[in-house]
This record gives sequence, C-alpha cells and structure tokens, in this order.
Amino acid sequence: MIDLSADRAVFRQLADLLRDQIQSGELAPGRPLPSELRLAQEYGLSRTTVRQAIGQLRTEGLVTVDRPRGTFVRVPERAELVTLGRGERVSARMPTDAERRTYRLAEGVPVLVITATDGSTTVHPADRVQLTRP
Amino acid sequence: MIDLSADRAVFRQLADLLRDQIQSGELAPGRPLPSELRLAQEYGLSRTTVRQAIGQLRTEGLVTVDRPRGTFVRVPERAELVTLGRGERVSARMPTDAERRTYRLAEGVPVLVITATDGSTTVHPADRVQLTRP
DNA sequence: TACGATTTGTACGTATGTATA
DNA sequence: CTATACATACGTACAAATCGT
Repeated sequence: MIDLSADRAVFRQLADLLRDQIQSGELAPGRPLPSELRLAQEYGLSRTTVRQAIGQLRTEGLVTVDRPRGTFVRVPERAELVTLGRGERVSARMPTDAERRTYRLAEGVPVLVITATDGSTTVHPADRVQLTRP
Repeated sequence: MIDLSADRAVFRQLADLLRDQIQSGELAPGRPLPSELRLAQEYGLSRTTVRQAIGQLRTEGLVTVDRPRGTFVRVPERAELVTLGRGERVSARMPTDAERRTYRLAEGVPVLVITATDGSTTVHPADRVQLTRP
C-alpha cells in the first residue's frame, strides 16, 4: 500500500492510490471519496498529509470539493463545440483566482485562449469547450 | 496590506499581493520571490500560510520552484507552432503527476490534447506549443 | 426550531530531511 | 562545514456549512 521508506513522498503515494481507483472506475464519477479523517485513520496518516494528497488530485482536476458535504470524483462536463476561425491561434493556461471566480471554473480546469489575427483574445473554460477545425 | 478580519483567507490575500507584483512587472520573469521565511517575517505570518499562498501561485503557473535555490517568477517558454489538421479537435486539461514527469512539465502547466478523426490523441505541453489554423 | 455530528477550510506550531551556495 | 531554502509530515485549534435528529 504505502511505503514509508520509499523515495516517493507519502502524500504522493496516497494520491497515486486514489487516482488509480478513479481511473479504473472503482471510484466512479460523482462518487464521494472517503472523508479526510477516514483516510487518515485508514492509512495511519495525519489529516495534513491526506489533505496534501487530495490537493494533488484537485490540481489535476480529478476531484471536486463540495464543502462541507465531501470530496467527489469529478463528473465530466458536456463540452460545447467551438469552431476555430482561419488564422486563429490556440493556447492553454491555468486561470488566475479571479478568472476562476468569474468563469465559475472548478479547480484544476485550464482555460483555452484563442487569439484572433487582430490580436484580440477570447477565453473558454477547457472543461466545457472543445475546439474544432472544419 | 493583509486584513486578518477580512472575509478572504489570509493566504489568498498574500497570493493576491504577490500576483499583483508579478503581473505589474514589479517582480519580473526570472526574479526570485522573497524566501518563505522572509515573507513570513515580513507579513507576520507562519511559514505554513506563506507556503499556501505560494502554492496557489504554483498551481496558477505563475512561479516555479528551484529547490532549494528559491522560488522564481516563471519565464515564458518559446512556443512551437503546431498546425491543426482538418477535422481535428482540441481540448485542454491538467496533466497527471506521471505525465508531468514524462513531459517534464512545470507545475501549473496544462496539456493540449488533439484528437484526430480516427480517435487517436496527441498531447502537447501548453507552455511550449501553440496551435494554428492556416 | 434547535442541537449535535460530520466535513472541509484556515492558521498556527514543531521537527526533520535534502540540496544548494 | 555552515547557513539557507524548500519539502515532508506530524500535531493542535477553531471556523463554517451541511445534514439528520
């Protein structure tokens, strides 16, 4: 399970375990993770360490927190298709805290930035938009 | 500066201050942030709280840590142009921990995922690739 | 309505390890 | 060799919101 003497940090090992359960479907989208206290007791860790592990999964966009109801496996959003115009360029980056609030972005969700030929940019939440080239 | 009685968490207020200094150019790319201990003393906070603030900026991709040299304002990478093929679709997401290691991605950097018409996908670091539609 | 239990968030502290200058 | 700086991991305490009784 978790090897205290391993090179890899304990909280990363716990994140790995939970990520595996999510990606294997053992923890399906919408399902709650065990509470932080539960995980701490289960694995004999401090709550701090458990929170580090869950924090890792949050930054990866794999789980969302509904405080104080619990932490849940993220349910994929329905993505809207946006057509890319001729000459437009696409990049992606993480939003700032302010952008996250204005776009109501969940944690661990990047934004797609489209730059038009005139230099103007538009920003799209990456979990709700997919770009197409017709 | 920092208002302990404010609604906004102290570590978020500190993150806001530092982010402002970065975005205004007061803290230019490549420049080091004050050390965690320094910031803690400067603002009368615990090192834990300072680390939370810096952690926020790390997830936003604004700073990188070169341990134990210090924490630095991220220097933008030179982006390679990748042409988008007909019918291809683009999305973005955060990499897992394993992907970050394989692609040598810095923290807070998303990946661009291109899905071809046959369903195959290719992954590009979002800080080194920009997509074009000719 | 009221209360208590649960759960996550914030903030503090300590100690130790590791790599760099 | 020493000092510095970030990483990990433990602990405590309290706040805030939700939920069931």
